[in-house]
Amino acid sequence: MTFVNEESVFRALADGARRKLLDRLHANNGQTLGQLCAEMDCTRQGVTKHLNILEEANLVVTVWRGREKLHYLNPVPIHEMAERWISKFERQRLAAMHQLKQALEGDDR
Amino acid sequence: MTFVNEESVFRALADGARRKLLDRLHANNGQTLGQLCAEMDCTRQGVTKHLNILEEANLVVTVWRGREKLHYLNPVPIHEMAERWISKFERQRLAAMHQLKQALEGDDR
DNA sequence: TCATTATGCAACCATTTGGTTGCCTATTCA
DNA sequence: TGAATAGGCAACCAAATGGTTGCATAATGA
Repeated sequence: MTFVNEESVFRALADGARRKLLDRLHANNGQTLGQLCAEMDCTRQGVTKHLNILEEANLVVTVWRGREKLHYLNPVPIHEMAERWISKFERQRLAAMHQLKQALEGDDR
Repeated sequence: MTFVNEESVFRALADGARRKLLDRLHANNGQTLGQLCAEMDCTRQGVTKHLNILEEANLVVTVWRGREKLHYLNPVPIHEMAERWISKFERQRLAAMHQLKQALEGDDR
């Protein structure tokens, strides 16, 4: 059951290192911790902490293969964020642009 | 010129109080600080800090009307986030779902 | 004009965050 | 079997974050 907690997802996405990890899994899914540590500019333990936050937000799911831990992207939370939150603002986008312009014009009238 | 800094946008969206402020502007655009303070469970100064972070991320634009400060939603950053970042993951959504399922099946095979 | 209203600014505080180091455990393979 | 490899866990630390209080300033209107 994939229950998505909005708060934990937004929090997880707030950090550049974590977004980079998601980008790297997006480019190459199912990587081990060791693989993900390469090209990250912090220690393995630091990367683990970031991955744990991504896992708690359900953005990443892990599978053990022997002594290796494989990390897979879970596309559900991002999809739900897009559906529930982003799209709400996207719908009123042009109207909001118009209101903003009107306000800025009236400013120095 | 609306240049959007990805980092500041994600950071700004990470806090529930700030998302609530955006939601309230979405429901009723152009509100004053005083209006926005109602229904928020922190002081006016606390709300100001949140609004400043939203403004620095260009998610909110302000216009002075006399002694009142009006707050308007700027839909551009959320739109660009959707276009640049979200959509990249949405495109590979079904493929990622499939890879995840395969990995989870292989798990207890 | 003078009280009221709307907001800004600075200092301060506790908690969270992102990162480290050090050590432990489990799997692999020569 | 024993060294090398992959990763976990705990303690610690500095800096950032979210919040407060107190006081200052500017616009409004009776």
